[in-house]
Amino acid sequence: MANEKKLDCVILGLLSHEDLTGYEIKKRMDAALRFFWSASFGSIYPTLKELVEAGLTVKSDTAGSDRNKITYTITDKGRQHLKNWLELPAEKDELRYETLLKLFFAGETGIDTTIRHIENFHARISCELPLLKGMAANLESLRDNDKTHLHYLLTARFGIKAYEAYLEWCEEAKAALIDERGGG
Amino acid sequence: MANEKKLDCVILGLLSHEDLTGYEIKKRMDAALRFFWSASFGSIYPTLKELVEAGLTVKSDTAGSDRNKITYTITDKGRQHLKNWLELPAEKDELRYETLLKLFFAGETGIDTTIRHIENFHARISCELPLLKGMAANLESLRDNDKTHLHYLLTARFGIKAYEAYLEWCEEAKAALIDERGGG
DNA sequence: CTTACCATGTAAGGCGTTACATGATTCA
DNA sequence: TGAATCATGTAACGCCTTACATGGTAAG
Repeated sequence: MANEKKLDCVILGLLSHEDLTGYEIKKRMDAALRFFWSASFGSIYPTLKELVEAGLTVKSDTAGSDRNKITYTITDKGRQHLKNWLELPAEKDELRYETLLKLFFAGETGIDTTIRHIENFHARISCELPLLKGMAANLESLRDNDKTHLHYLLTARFGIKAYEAYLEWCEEAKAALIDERGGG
Repeated sequence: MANEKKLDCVILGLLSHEDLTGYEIKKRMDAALRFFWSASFGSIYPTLKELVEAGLTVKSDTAGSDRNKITYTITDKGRQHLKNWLELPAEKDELRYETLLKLFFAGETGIDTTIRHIENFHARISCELPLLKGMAANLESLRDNDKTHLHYLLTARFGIKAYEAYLEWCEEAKAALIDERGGG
């Protein structure tokens, strides 16, 4: 019980709300979790198979439904597994930014390259931020008392706060580099 | 040249400043890169071996030095490899926060557990932040015109900005959850 | 009729961690 | 003399991605 495979828990978490196919699980992750968790089909499908073998999910009745789709349902055991994991403290919060690596070692390259990295980073974040803001706006507009919506909203707000801080940093870092180029 | 192994580049980057042993490389990473990149001995030592085989580093003359230590030196080819990588755009900036995962799926558990996760996260960040601030203060106090020190400073400032945003978020998220518990 | 998307899966290979195994040195 | 730290390395294993392989469906 100590070493939970995270993708197991992500999938169980998604299935705890609604039955889903592997394809839909991937779509949900790309839509809602993309900025703090991701996975490929090459890990999702084998994981679903394992979850069925472990009795944490079952393939839904396919009676009447599209024969090409396989819809998964969480079992009681799966729900308990998810709950157990949720009670345990988070083990690892990891940030791995290649952009920072390139900045850290930028002594071996030109300042224009370094500025370009920061601009690329700025562009990517600027692109993601409106998506997060859209998510947050949607969730806020619901104005219901669904606990789940509050949790989604809080994760989106985390992303917004972080990304806004990143954008500020980009401006300052760029200015410092330009200043150094001029004054250096 | 398309798929650079990142640890290769990190090690070459560290060796571009000074000769180091595998053990020292690990220490440097834990000290200066810990918040955006990390590696274990189990990957560092085999990677060093590969770098020697590829002619990107050499084992230094051990004459006179401690026979138990193996110090590595970057070669011209290694320096070129590093430079090439630095010119390429960053491929992946990835954030993987289990804390956010547990918050996102917190519907299946109690609100006290959820608040505890946020408090744990807050505690961890509060612990890291002074280290980053210390790093930044040291680098600022140098007041030299070493380009490299500016780059170190900018990465530290990134961490400070991000972590300060996280801490703000923690307060707001906790308040929202407590509010929901009272008002829900 | 063909492009895009829906939908599932496998195989090879890369990268990394943890745990293990060993031994030297330093300091209290 | 015992603990902490320095120092190097291997083996097993886990998890993931990419690329491949296949076919259905919907819309223009």
